[in-house]
Amino acid sequence: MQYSFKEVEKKWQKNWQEKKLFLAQGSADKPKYYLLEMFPYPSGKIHMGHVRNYTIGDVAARFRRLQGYNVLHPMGWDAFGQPAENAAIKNKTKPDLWTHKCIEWMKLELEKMGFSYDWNREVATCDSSYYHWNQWIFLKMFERGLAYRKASSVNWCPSCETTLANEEVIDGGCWRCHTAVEQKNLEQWFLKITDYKERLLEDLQQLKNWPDKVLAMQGNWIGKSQGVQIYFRLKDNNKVIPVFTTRVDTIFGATYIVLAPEHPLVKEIIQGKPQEKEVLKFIQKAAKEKKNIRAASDVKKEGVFSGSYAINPVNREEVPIWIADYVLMEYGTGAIMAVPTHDQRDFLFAKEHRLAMRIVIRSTSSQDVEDMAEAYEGDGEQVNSGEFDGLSNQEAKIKIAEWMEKEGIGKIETHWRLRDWLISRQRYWGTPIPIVYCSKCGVVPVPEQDLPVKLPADAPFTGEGGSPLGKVKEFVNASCPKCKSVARRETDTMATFFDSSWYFLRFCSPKFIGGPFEEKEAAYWMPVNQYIGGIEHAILHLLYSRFFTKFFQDLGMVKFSEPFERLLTQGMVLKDGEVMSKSRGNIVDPDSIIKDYGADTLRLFMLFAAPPETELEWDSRGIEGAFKFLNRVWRIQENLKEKSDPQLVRALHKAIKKVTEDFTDFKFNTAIASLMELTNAIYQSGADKEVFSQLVIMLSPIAPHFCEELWEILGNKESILTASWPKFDPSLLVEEKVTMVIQVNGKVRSKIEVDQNIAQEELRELVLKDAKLTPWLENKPLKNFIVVPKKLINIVI
RNA sequence: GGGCAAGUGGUGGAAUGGCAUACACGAAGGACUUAAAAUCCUUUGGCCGUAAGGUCGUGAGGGUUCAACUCCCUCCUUGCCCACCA
Repeated sequence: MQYSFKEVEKKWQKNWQEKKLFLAQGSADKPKYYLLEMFPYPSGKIHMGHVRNYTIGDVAARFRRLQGYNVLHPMGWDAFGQPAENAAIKNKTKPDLWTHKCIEWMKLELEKMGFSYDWNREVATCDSSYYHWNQWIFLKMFERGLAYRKASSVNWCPSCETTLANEEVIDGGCWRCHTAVEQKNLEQWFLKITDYKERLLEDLQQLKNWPDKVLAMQGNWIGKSQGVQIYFRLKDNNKVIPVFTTRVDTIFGATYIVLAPEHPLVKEIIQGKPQEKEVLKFIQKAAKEKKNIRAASDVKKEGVFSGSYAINPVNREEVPIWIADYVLMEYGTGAIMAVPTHDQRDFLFAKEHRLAMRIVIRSTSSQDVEDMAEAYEGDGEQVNSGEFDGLSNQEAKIKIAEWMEKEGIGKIETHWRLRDWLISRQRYWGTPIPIVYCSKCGVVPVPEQDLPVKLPADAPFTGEGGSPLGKVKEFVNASCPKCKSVARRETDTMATFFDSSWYFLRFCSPKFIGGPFEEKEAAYWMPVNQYIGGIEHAILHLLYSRFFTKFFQDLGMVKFSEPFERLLTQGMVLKDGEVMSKSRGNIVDPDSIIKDYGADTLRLFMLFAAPPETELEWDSRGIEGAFKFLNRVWRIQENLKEKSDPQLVRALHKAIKKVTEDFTDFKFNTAIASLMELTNAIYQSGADKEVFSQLVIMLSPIAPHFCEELWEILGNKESILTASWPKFDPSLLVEEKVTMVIQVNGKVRSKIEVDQNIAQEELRELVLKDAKLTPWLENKPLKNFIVVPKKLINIVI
């Protein structure tokens, strides 16, 4: 009999659903385990990346259930976002209808994979019962001054009169009409994540079970740097230009300074100078450029001389002030001191514009400015640095900083790379920001009891003429909550990262109406024991989630400071060495694999082909292999013996040990390998029902439908989900005889089987008598005799 | 430019100081079959050898060690993430 996956998978999916076997409930007598995979954007179709992510999670969830944990394994939808709006424009539908349709389809696809979710806890961020609490959280942040308004630029298409996301700007033009994109300044909402920078950095140390890679990326993103703020005075008047540097040891080599084109002092210093016109033209040009074009490394560094000079405070030297687009107003003070000899960007710029250079740190290579091919950014001895000559630059860094602070020409400072988080989006399909603008009272928050501010169901979608929300009169026109006079409602919505920054808490009590989550439930389930998702979220999503958690901690709503105890970032799915993607046209549709081989085969292949963290190369022949293995296991049931050989029982216990360890560490590929070995052993000697049952239980997290069916065939009345994870008997793993390898000078020359507790002396005698060794040992003095118990002997001659 | 990974048979990968290539794919041969598929069994890193066996071999080079895929140093290549971040 062949294993007919179609009927079997359908049968058990129905059965699990009817018996509600995946619902999580609080329980006093079992330890809890909260397992979470990053929830998807409901595009309507799952791809192999989803399949991999959710298979890894599902196996872990099923494994923990069998081990006796009380498991929470929820799923939901990150449902707001631009694609729904674009679909509405294109297909003349509504984002709401489109999104819910997609959710429906996608849920069916997830169910076809046999994932063990507690669907009673399903949430969709686009439902007002969810985004209500986005608005509530926003108000709490507003109350505490953590949400504020400030002007910031957006990509703007003047023809469509709409804002554009970075990815909608193609070669500087609008993706729809190709009109040149402009930068437009708008008042927008920010969250003051920078208030949490120290804690966000410090608490990274708690995250012992996060990949080092992610910790490093978060650390770099927060970007703490110690340096000195240096005051350069203008030569013409006494105005000060502060610059920040982490390399104060190079200050004596600062031969010019550079201001960002947007720097507030630019207009003043060029006034009346012959260069004025040229500079103004340059500023206009720079303003049109997108920031990330300006940031591209292959673009030539452009700049103009301002006509003014500043004084280098350490040596009273006059240095020219330049304006250049490679300095950004958003970073540091919007001005830099340039040290061409010891900073590569400055070096290139100085060469291009023939600016002065001076070496202040001696390197082993070039002593002469003329023959420098590139900047020297390494360590060395100070030269041309006044009283600091002769010191190592690392020492000088400290001494110079202290001296400058004493002289009042600099200040030791800590700078951070982290910026506040811009959450305003000029879009319809997102959470409305609960704010009203009153002509008398100004910015007024919507009172808590008036939440949620609901998205109007009918809004016009044309893709032109500004935000659709702004065109719905009933929405925009509001009365001021304070004075009841005519007011205008905020029409910006929140970035969707806001929604996903706390959904893991919502899953603890998804239907709670008294707040974002029930504190008692969160206290029981949180923190998430294991979080699983793609590396692309290593920075933003994880950082924001950590920020929100700390905010809830400050509100006294949770007692912990980090949301995710362990993190696993799964690798990408490749085909022919390239990431599977629509644009490359190398997609393999999970649905077609389910149709041809079944979900269990797909799950098995995904886990066997590579360890979870590494890239996975899609191989259709590998799918065949996985399918063959399941059928091989299937056939065992047709030929069960009365009693297994003791040899096989030992093999079983060895497998139990290995598989348990590997499942715990997410090493599914080697776990499967040992299940295959056990299967091969069963083919050699035949197995009884007892041994086979244990194999089926161990395989069931990976191939759940398949194992349920076998479990039933084996005569069990209850679902395999109620079974217990097998335990191994350590006494069966102890071997009396061990095979030891004998090496001569590190090369294997022979093997010997001995009693595992053999005495050193006896072993030595036995080994030296070994005839195979005589050609190697003859007439050579024995220098050393190394024994690694139960493993190996190395004879050194 | 910065950060982080990774580099092992024809292929995916295993071994993280102690027998390199577990497990699988592919390939070759055999059994069953009228035949094919499926299945089962055997072989399968290179070179020399009929064989026993020898020898080389984990991106390159050096080092530590009785012993290195594994640890250290230098370099090369690829991938991912971030980036004129001062």
